[in-house]
Amino acid sequence: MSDSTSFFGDPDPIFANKDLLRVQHLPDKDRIIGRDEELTQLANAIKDAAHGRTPNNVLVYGKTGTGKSLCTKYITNDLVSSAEENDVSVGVAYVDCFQDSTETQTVRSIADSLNDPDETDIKIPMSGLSTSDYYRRLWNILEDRYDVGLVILDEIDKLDSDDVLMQLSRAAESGKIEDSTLGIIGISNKIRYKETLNERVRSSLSERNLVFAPYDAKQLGEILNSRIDAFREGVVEEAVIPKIAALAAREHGDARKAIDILRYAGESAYERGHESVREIHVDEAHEREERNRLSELISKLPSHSKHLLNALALQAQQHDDDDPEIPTEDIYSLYEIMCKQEGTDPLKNRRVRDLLSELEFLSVIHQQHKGRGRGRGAHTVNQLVDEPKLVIKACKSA
DNA sequence: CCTCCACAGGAATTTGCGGGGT
DNA sequence: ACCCCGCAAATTCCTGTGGAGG
Repeated sequence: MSDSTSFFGDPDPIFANKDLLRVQHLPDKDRIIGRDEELTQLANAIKDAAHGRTPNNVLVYGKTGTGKSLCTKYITNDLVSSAEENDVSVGVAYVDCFQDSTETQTVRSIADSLNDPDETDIKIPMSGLSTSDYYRRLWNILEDRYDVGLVILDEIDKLDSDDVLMQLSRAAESGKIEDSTLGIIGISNKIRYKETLNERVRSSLSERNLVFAPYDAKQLGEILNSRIDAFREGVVEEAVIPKIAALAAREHGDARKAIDILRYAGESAYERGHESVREIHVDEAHEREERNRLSELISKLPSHSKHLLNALALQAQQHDDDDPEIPTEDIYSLYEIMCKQEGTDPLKNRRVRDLLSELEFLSVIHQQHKGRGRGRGAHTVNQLVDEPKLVIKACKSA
């Protein structure tokens, strides 16, 4: 601690408005840096909606932290207000397909965010309806409230079926909705995503394609500078922002991570009781950012997946071997023991294999098929992608 | 190069949940 | 109040298979 005697009373010596460094924070237009080209293209693609006509469907590509979601949210907000001036009502539904990955969940989520139960007298329950019921309600809501519906599907590549896309893209032509119309904006970080779609959906979904390039050091610097107001005047030393920008540009060009690092740097300066943010804080912040990414991912996992990961990490630690391959059956037996100690009953073997392959899909672990020779069967071995220590820590805290 | 079998993973089935309809 | 439905998660059932040892 510093020599300050008060824990809450004194004003924060480092931060003036920390909210500016939250990822969710949606900046004004003049704070969106280096995406003018992309914003114009996006606006052009969907501008028809402002006049009540059907907008183009768009696919937006780009690595994480390149401003895809941010720009899409900004431009759709803008569209809603300029449509209002023309007496056109536009409804925007934002869906994170990582969370709502099944067809039913996606439709439900779209319907829910476009709905206003007081106005439409339509209720959208969390579950209990058939998928087609959700669709029916969605169409009714659209006709009731909006001239144009815009559906933003973030992380669209995480969808486990094309059916939603199919339904949405032909809603208008098949006469499900008559007075309203619908546009889709798909956001993906896999450039090859389009190739995995069937022909019918592909052509209608990708009427326009946009690619967001990673930010370079100069742009990252500007982005960070635009949020400098989060700090008290003069506490961030000059070298700090260029250093973070260079670091982030070299590694990934991810603005979200760059902002996280800046925030962590501020926090670590605060914790040490320093009155300015210096270069040494950046190095700490960088490490902290990497650790946090993993624990955030793990904390969103279902509890049984966490236990499995924990079991795998513990066994990996037993081996002196670096990056040991652990057979599934070993993970399972340790997992069983852990569950019994904790008083929850363990899942069966088959389910566990499914959960493990989900973890592989999330690239938290790596799996490999191996045979064991005559009369000894074949099995799968599992490896952690990250350090066992980090994983165990993340499992505990979650 | 063939063989042999424990585990992999697809398919069918059950369970639990949160709703409608009557 | 009751029964019935669809979905997701979990379980049961069962065929397919990788690859070291013969």
